[in-house]
Amino acid sequence: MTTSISEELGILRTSSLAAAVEREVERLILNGSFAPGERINENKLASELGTSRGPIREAIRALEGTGLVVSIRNRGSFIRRLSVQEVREVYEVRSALFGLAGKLLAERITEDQLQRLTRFVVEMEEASKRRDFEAYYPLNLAFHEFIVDSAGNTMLAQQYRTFVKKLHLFRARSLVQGGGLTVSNTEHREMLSAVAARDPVWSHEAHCRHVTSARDRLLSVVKAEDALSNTN
Amino acid sequence: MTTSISEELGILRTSSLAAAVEREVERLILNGSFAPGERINENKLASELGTSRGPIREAIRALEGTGLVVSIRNRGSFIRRLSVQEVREVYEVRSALFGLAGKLLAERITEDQLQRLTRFVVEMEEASKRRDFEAYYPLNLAFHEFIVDSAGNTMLAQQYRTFVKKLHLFRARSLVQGGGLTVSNTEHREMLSAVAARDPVWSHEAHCRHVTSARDRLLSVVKAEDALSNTN
DNA sequence: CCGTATTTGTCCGTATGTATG
DNA sequence: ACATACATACGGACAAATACG
Repeated sequence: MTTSISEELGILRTSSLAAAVEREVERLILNGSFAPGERINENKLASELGTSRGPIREAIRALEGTGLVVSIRNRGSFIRRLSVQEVREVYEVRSALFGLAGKLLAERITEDQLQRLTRFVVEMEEASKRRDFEAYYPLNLAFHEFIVDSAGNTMLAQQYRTFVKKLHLFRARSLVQGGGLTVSNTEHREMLSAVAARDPVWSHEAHCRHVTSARDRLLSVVKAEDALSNTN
Repeated sequence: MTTSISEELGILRTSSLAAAVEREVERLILNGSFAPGERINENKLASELGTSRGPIREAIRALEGTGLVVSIRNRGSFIRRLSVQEVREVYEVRSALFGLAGKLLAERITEDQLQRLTRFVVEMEEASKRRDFEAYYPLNLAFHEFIVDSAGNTMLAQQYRTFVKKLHLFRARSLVQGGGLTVSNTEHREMLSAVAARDPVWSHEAHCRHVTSARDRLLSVVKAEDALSNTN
């Protein structure tokens, strides 16, 4: 984990060192290298990244603002840990944001964008048929990114990404991405139809439901796990 | 503007100095003491607030994360300035968030909360009849705060607040709060009815529309102003 | 186009508070 | 309960980049 920042420290570094540290720490969090609840040791991190503590502290403040880190005065900064209730909250907001993206997209999508969107859906269906999960996940990610990026609202896109990142702070991180491939494909088809029909209300509905449906799948698994662990 | 932090620097300061600076700078921005586009001089601010540059820089990073400040490497940090297009974007997101708040509120509101909500609406109508704008604005603010706080989603409430703050970064700051009192009262009544009926779909619609309606009023005024200044 | 002044970027040292034996 | 070790909070200094005359 030592060398990753040295690339960014190369000659053409355009952003501040603090910003580079922020991206690196974020990467480590989403990576799983930093686990939720873990404390961030400023000295340790500074020496590992080859900087002083100044930029580290600035990066931590920024991450605190995005909700990935919580700081307690004189105690330190910790990778945030999300409770089940908080995960539910994140999904609710994400659903509203993604629903807005769907609505806006239906209002403004071009023929070219529609073809690219269709292509994503088709490729996911094919990967799903082949049981090719390795291909499916990046496609799924790119599909969602494409939707929020094409909605024509940069603030929305930014916030959506922030909230998706937060889901990595849940203990059952691995479950967030998984589950319900065939269900997802059906939902993707409906989203596509709504957008193609340029029906904002329908599209909003379909995009909202897609997220709440993912939430329900996750929560049901979590609930089952909890029930199981309680009997042990 | 010098003394406000000294209170927070009192003996029982619970948060970090950087957090105190952040709140203070945010206050100055929302105040209008810091105008959009203005550069933040770290040395000047540090001496004014009686601290060193460390906490100042940390605070600026945090504000950058919430979108109130933009930093350019080796150039400095500036109070963000929102274009008309960006204001439109903020309103779109705010509308989605407030719509979600309305939906959630309709699903879970208690009798007690409903009475308090009704009281807000009645008092606003009375203030509106008296043409008492001084009383109306804080009531209106409290009414909206009460809705997002009672929706039972802390992430939503936090994000909503962040987006409302962003509207202060628009040049026509004064217009954001004003206009359409009688229209607002009608809309407030419908929101109240929807919540009282515990109808999430209706409530969602009413709350969404309330924000988009405010956006349309603002943008029409801005457009008229621009057209006027172009003829001069 | 160049030199100076100002400002930012980074690093280090000290004090204070917290955890641990 | 106390002392020690450690981490954080803050202040200050130096170097580099930019703005301005």
